[in-house]
Amino acid sequence: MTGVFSTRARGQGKSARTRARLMDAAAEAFARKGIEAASINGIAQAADVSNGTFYNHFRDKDELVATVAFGILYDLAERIDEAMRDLRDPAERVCFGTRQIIELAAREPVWGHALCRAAWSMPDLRREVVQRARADLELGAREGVFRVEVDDLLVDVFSSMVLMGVIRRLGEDGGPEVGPRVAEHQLRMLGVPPARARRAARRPITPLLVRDRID
Amino acid sequence: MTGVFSTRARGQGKSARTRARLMDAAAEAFARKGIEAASINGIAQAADVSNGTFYNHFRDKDELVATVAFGILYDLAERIDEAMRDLRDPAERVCFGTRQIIELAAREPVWGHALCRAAWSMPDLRREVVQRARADLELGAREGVFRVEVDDLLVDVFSSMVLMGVIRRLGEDGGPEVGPRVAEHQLRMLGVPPARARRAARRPITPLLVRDRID
Amino acid sequence: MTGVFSTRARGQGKSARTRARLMDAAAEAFARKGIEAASINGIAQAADVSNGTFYNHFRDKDELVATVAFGILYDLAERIDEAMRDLRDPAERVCFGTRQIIELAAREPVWGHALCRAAWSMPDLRREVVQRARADLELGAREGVFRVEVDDLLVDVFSSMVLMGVIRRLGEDGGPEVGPRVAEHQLRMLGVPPARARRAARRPITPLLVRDRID
Amino acid sequence: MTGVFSTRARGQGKSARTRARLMDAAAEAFARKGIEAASINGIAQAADVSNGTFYNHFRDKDELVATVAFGILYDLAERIDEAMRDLRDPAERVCFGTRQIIELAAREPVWGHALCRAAWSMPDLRREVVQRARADLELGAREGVFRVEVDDLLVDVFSSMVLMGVIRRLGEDGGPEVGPRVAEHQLRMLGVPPARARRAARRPITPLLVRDRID
DNA sequence: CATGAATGAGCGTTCATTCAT
DNA sequence: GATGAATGAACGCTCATTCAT
Repeated sequence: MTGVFSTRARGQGKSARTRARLMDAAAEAFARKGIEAASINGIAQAADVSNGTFYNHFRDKDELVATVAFGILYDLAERIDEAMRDLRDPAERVCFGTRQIIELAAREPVWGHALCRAAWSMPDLRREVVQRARADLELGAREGVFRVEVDDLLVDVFSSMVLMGVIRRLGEDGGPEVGPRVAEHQLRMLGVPPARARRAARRPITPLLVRDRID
Repeated sequence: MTGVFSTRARGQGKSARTRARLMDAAAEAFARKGIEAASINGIAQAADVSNGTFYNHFRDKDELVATVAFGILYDLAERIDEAMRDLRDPAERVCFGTRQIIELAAREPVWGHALCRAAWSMPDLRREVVQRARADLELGAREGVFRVEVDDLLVDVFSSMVLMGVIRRLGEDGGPEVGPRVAEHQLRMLGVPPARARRAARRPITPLLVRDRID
Repeated sequence: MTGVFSTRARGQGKSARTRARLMDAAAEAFARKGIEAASINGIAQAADVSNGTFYNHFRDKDELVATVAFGILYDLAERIDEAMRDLRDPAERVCFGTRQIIELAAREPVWGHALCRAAWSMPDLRREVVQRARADLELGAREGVFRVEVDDLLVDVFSSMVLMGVIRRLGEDGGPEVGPRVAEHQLRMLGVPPARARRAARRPITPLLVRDRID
Repeated sequence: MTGVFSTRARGQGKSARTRARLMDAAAEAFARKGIEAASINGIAQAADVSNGTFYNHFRDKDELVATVAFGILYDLAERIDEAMRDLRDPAERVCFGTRQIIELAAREPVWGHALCRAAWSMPDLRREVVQRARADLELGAREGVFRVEVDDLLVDVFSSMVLMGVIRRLGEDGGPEVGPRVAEHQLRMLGVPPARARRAARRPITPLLVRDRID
């Protein structure tokens, strides 16, 4: 198995590669068993290093969690941001973000699960995820596309919908329609007329390249 | 302190009362420290029984968790159901449920936290919570009040909004307006016209009695 | 091997006996390897209980250390105090104490070593040991037997001499003359004329009963 | 910061200087945290070399400890010896040594603590410290200034008094009078008449230069 | 010689679980 | 049923030590 961090660390120094292997193993463990239940020993083992090695790369478990969570989110946000550079309509931007996150999670279940666990239990992190979405929400509100007051509560509710979408998408009966449908629900909540919400939420999007893997 | 389970077990046999004490202590511990971090020894101590006694009542920790979670939710649903026996309008019923859950959590943070932790990580349980809400959603859809297709996804998204409402309400800047506002967002998502959504979500409600305590 | 604490706990409950076994094992480990180097696991093993059992009896290592150290010293002081109930002359009392400690250590090397390690590195404990000796020193000074000013420094220096005596006595060339000779040095330091110091320090004493063992 | 070993190694080869830096860092770490608690990694870091480098200079931690301890003591003894080259009277020599050690410790708490920890737990080392004092003790005995039999026990007791003096001097209520007072106690123990002991122990001494630092 | 990543045994501690009383 | 001492695996973490570069 090769994870995202390892892939990205390819070509870098040995230390960076070991660190990346640990982060990949951690993301997987977090996803599968939850953050608290994932053990350092288990992660080290999965990364094929000794437990002691872990502590050459991270001060403690907290630092690992923060690093992995931030790494995932930062990467996620960056990629989505860039992909929708040319999208102007707030409704479309909002849909695009929601759907890409959900689809990305579908193709990288490890990330998806880790995202959900982390985002739900770490409010700061959650806020971070939707930090950028907020700008779009406010823009839409100013332009009259969204007919709601944008505040912390709305943003949090909005993000809870995305997270639930991720969970559903990763669940057994989660198909590709989850993203559009969650996005549609969101638009309706935001005050976009049903027909337009439907249209915007279903517009074809080109899936993000997960990464340039050589598995 | 006397919890819900103990109250309900009043008048029953000694064994049932011991069991109830354990469940109350567990609910409190789960809420305060999280399910994983709550120790059997600590729960037994809080329940004023020896740790060994615990195992006369529950096979293991998992059984306790399931029993307590189900017990809490069952109680919750029962009470809300009964309280809105006379409410006919689906929109109002839906708002009522959402708001009561959020307010109940506000007055019983112990329950609120336990609910969030459990509901988010245990899909079956989550489904259980909104089982009854689903009926109202479907009724509303049939009556044309809600203009959405009611399916599992919608129900889950709906419930994620409630849970986020609970979290916000329990957070530092969560006031009494959280319930109505989340309910309003839900109604809009369900296709209720904004004005009506606003009105329905803000209608005064009489708070549920938490329980008949003798503290 | 049966240690002091175990012997004393004979006839008490099982819990007390286990605790005593742990304390004996701890005293021995402290003596042999030093307090820091003695591991809980090792102590538990030596006491023939599992490592977990240790924590049923002591909150942590610190509590163990304090309990053992205090137990040893308290016992020591009590016994010596009682044995010299009828001794009036300050010089003789001082000699008696010093010599008994040294002889006791000789017969209970485990205690002796533990005493030295603990007393040297824990000033509070050290002060505790000589607390009672101080009264005799002050009495002697008042009566003019000792011609020194009794203060903290003197008391500490005095106790360092005892501790060194213990170490020597436990060393390979430490014979029964160590006690008298150290005591004599102490008396001279305190201003007792050499001849009298010699006489007082060598007066026969009946050794303290270590305990009523059934080895 | 530049320590004694580094200073002494100035002008020597690079390897010797690295070794000296390690020893200085070790001395400081031993003093501050205790020998056991000082880690090789920490020492190497403080010495600005990688942990691996350490093992190019010392077989293991034990060798480091022994080397550093011996180095400190050797340095100490050398300096004191030289400073009292012109002192003839045994009583004065003995006082001088005791007081200089205690004062040195006061000005270099690092050394002081390391000295105590090491000297108390390593008998060979302790013997080494007072090796030279022994000559003075014997001289004094021969000349009739001291009225005791000089043997190992006396020397050890004598040194325990010095060490306690160091501890007291480093403690919170240890002032410049500690040295003279301990020395006075020693002289009395050695059989020097009180008046003379007092005089000799209080004679002004010029403090040793700690070292020629370039901080 | 210097480097620093890697190692793995061992630490103190926690905790779900068992079982004799 | 209730008790609570005992268990032992597992945890997060430290650290002396090795070795390829």
